Amino acid sequence: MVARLSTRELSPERVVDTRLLEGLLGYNSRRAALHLIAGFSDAMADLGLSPVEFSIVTVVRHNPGITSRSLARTLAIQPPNLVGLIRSLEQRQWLKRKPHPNDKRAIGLHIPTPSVSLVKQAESIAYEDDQARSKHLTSDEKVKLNNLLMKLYGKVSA
Amino acid sequence: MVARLSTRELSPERVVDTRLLEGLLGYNSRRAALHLIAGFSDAMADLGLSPVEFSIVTVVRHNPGITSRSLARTLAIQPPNLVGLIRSLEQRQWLKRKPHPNDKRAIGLHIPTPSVSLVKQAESIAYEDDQARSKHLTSDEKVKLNNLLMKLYGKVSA
DNA sequence: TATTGTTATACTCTATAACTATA
DNA sequence: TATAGTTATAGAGTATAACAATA
Repeated sequence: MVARLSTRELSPERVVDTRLLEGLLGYNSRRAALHLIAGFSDAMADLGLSPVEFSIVTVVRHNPGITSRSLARTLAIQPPNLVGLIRSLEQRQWLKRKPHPNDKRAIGLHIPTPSVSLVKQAESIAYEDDQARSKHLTSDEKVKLNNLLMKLYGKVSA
Repeated sequence: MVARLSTRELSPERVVDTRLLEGLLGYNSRRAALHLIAGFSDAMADLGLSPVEFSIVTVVRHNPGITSRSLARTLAIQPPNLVGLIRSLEQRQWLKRKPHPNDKRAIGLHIPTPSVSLVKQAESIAYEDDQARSKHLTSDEKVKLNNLLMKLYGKVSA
């Protein structure tokens, strides 16, 4: 009896009780985010974009001339953290900065014309990878999940 | 017309098009995780536990004697990263390490008796904070969301 | 006064290679 | 050979305070 209890307690194969954590949206969403982002770098290896870098270039592509500040608000990134990311992306030709025509403080962000097709390619890769890593869910479940997540972090979904 | 276009492009109040990102579970789950974890440190300020530290002590409480390796597998933490976390938690009396009775390589983790009530308190705080940060969702939506997230990262839910 | 972009800084989290003691 | 714990190290990601230039 004692030996058996010890085996139950310490064997690596033993089922670990994680019921409390699994009742927390914070834990589950962190685990899900890790799972989805794990393969991202591999999938994006040829293009060399990190998840955050990808989110920047795709938003800039769909919002040409967006300012650093607006981008920070949109992606919930602290403005100081954006500085290095933008500098690095600009050095790698993913971004171009142009002075704002009316506001001398602001700088508009753009995708250099030759890189636009690369950004589109990155968007395809990101989408395919996202789909591949969530293939255990039906299309309906994925839509539901996206809507619930957006509702959770403040994007009011219809 | 030109001036109007410029305003649409660069004004900070302009609605930013993020439709592509919002179709990605990776993006939405990262945003949701950030939203939920943002308040965690504040809520846990008195006890001084980070989200990862909390996940460790609660799993140890519900699985006394669990090894570092099993904990790493359970929480998807790399074993080397657990070393410093466990050492720090042990110094702060949140954990106790005891040699495994049969396997001289392994070390079992336990909550020191005087700290058990603190861990329970931390669990209450974590749960309340999680609920507070997801109050825009109904109970039913929260259950659905938890199940979909678990299914996504590999915890097969019924 | 408020906002944009920025510097400096620190802390948390995650990842990989390689070692040792033991199984 | 494989596993448990560990060391060392690096790189992302996130956070805050404070500054100059401009609005």
